[in-house]
Amino acid sequence: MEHHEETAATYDASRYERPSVTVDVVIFTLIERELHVLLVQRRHWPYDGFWAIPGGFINMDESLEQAARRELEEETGVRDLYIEQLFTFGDVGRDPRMRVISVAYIALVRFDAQKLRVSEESHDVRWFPVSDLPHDLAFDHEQILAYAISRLRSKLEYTTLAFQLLPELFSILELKHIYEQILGEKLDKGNFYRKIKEAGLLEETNQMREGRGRPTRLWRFKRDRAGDKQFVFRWREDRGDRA
Amino acid sequence: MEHHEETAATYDASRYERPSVTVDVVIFTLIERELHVLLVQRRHWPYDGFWAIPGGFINMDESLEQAARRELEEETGVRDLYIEQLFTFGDVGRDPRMRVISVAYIALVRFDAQKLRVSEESHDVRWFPVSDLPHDLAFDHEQILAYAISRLRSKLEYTTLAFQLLPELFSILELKHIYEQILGEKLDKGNFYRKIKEAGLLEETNQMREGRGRPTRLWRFKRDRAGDKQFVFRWREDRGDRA
DNA sequence: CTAAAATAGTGTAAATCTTACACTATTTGA
DNA sequence: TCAAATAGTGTAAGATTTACACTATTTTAG
Repeated sequence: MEHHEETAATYDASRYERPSVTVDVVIFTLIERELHVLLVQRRHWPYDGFWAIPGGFINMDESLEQAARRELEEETGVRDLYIEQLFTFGDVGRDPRMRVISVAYIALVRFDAQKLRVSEESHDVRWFPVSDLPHDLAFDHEQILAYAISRLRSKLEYTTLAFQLLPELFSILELKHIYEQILGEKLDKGNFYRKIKEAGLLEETNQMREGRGRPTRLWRFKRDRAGDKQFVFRWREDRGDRA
Repeated sequence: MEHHEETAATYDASRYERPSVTVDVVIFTLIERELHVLLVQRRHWPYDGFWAIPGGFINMDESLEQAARRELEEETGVRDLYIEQLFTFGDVGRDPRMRVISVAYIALVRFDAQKLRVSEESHDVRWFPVSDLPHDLAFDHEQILAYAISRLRSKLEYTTLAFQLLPELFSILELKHIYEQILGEKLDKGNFYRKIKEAGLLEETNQMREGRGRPTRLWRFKRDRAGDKQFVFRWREDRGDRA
């Protein structure tokens, strides 16, 4: 890496113009069985009144992921959740004020009906169903959002990520429903039961939940004995680590 | 996104300290049927004498990808090749001189025995086989490199990326060899023939190449009629877009 | 000149996985 | 008591993968 064109002796940081670096976090949740994303409505120039992905500057003493988690917590109050880096957007002119490099993250949270905090600088904060997003987003956020959704879909096929959206206990058909929401297609019930059970990542509980028809058994997501590491459930097929 | 904490009126860029942003490019090639990666040997503090991934500052008037392509061309003289964003590394303290955010890219080039340019600021530039890399790399470059290799492996399974490493004309067993090199495992000859042919991305030529045994037929990588877009060959199975 | 070695390429049966769909089970409510 | 609603199981046909044996065409060693 960096600047092997500069020696310690000759290096002078002030000679370089530097871009601003921000972190944007695309936050997904499941509300009433539908996939939603959190957007904030801007209150100032540029893009006054436009909806945007929440984000902000990084601090000099925090890592990118820490910045993303902080941003997320400021916005939703949520901590300790699933977050992963999506892509870094850095085209010239994407922000009219100055050169901005924006590291985008994806986060998944369990919906909590928590009150969303409307910051001083925004008109409003709101969950939008991904099937019904506002038309014009600020900056290049439309592109970022589209990419986030497509990444979420594809990662779902080979990771365990859907569980992040579920409560502690859930039924197998609820899990199937999440897959259908994110993938945007219907899955076969029998096949889903078979695969998810074979995968061995669910732990049966003896709790049931009653509803209109036959009561359903509740399951828990089994974690690795090591504690943190998660099993991988590949909905479609076998593969190695994916980026 | 960015700074909805700031209004146009109150915004003052100079109030913010800003990190430096660099682009690092992990450049792969195939030499004598083995996967290699390009490293430069540093000549100054910090990490004087250590091998490092080539990279440098971004200019204010170029996009991240443009910066990566420029960097690559400066380093190898290669243009118009496959390049893709890998990940952005931004931990505090990864560079002892200052806060540096580094956007890492992967590039694939056909080996050309071109003379590598040793810049003023490095002792040496060299291709290393991925099976025999130097032990200590500068900064966090060991981590970046390991991630690049793992990403390359997994992308190979669902993209057409291996063709970037081959000359215009090649035999099917040569292609298989690349897959084996990158995947690090042996593949079945018969199965490989079947799959690659079914995929329909190769164009038979009437040229043959002689060697020690039976001569082999040469093939060409078929491009989409649209010209640029490439077919996808999934070595292992069917999937959608992957990040 | 011939046979072995080397490399290229084809064929196929068994095992596995996927898909589609029918069936059974257990509850509520009319 | 039976229909509607939801949960859950079973399975046969088809598709794909895997492993491996076989055939083909050349060079090289003797």
